Amino acid sequence: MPYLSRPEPDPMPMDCRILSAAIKLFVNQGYHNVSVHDIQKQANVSIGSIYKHFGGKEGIARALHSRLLEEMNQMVDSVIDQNLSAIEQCNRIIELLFEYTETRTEIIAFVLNARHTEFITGEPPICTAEPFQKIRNIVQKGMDSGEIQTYNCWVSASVIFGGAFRMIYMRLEGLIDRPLPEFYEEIVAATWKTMEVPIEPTHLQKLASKE
Amino acid sequence: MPYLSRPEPDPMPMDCRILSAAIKLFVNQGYHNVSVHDIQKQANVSIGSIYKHFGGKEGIARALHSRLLEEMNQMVDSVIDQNLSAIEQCNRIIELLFEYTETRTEIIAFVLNARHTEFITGEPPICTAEPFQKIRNIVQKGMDSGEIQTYNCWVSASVIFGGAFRMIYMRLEGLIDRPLPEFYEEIVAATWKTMEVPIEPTHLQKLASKE
DNA sequence: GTCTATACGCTGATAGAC
DNA sequence: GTCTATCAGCGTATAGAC
Repeated sequence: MPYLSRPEPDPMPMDCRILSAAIKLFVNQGYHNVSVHDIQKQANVSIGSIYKHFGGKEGIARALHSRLLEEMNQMVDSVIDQNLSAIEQCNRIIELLFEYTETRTEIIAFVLNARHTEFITGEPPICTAEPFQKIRNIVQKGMDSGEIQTYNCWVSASVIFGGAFRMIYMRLEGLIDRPLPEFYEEIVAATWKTMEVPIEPTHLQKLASKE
Repeated sequence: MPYLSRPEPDPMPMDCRILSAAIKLFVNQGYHNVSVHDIQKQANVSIGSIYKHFGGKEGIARALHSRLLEEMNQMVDSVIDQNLSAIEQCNRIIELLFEYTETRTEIIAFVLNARHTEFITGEPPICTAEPFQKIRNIVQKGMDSGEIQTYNCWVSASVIFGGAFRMIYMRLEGLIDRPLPEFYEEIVAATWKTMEVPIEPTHLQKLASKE
């Protein structure tokens, strides 16, 4: 019965199958709670193939890390290439990150939410990676050109992107139960405009200010 | 030689010695890269004592988790108990978090930066814990009273605290090389006031607005 | 209560057939 | 290139002396 016994042909090449199985497990259970055997079972390949292709578990993590960072890098580049103001670039990146969080959850979870330095030896913090530097660079240019209020670069970048990152984190944790893109307009408004309700100047203050 | 051979008396009780050794190791190397033997050596106690007191490695993590959350809870309460406006309460919490990041680094690193759900079985995300709920509550009250611009609660809380959390993260990763309290004034200003430089109305716009 | 020595399962990794 | 069978070491946990 060659027909019945033939396993369903898998369209994905082996290395992709391994990687997509691995990222799923890593994101759901955490890197350290996943064994090579788990990946092997999930990907329907043998242990030997895993070691042949990636040299081991950490090798898989490395491959994922570099591929996903590269993907994120291209995303940032695609925004930079458009003719947008600094603020528009920041907002577009936030918009894309929110979309990715819904449609490509595992990428976002692995890139933004995992502690790579704890399992990839010699890996610097993710924030030192190219796409993150480029983002800070966008902010810096915006300040230089007078489009964005001038603060310390870390402060500005943190305030501009911190809210979005925090929402992504809470969405990934399941605390926010609606898709993030629904909040895009609000978070952009809240980030750039004042969060504080301006105090309506009293009659007295108006008089005083005229002096 | 009873005098010489007597080990230096350790002032800390055993359970504290274990916990402070454990948190140091967990924060520096990551929970999964620390073995019970490591903790035992660092704390100068025997394995038996560790299992007697905490029942194992996860027990230590549990104890740390609850004690440190309780400490954070008290910190938030101390702010709430003062007679401050909602905005002042938020700022005071940020100020204290920045101070803690320098003086009690391990607490902040363990509470804010570790992925507890990956190693404490059945533990909900840290954001569902009491102190974090209280913080969101402060924000909600500020919006209800008209002190803070009204947005979705998640959006507001994320924008108000996201910048500070992000700076804490980058400070812990070693990217920011100056103590966070130096940035307190700036981050509060950037968070609450507008980040965008208002466009100076042109003569034409002024005329148009008068119609 | 504290310690040491020991057991045992799991995991990452390899060897070698096909 | 892919697979199975097997290994060696580590890390958790326990038993039992003191």
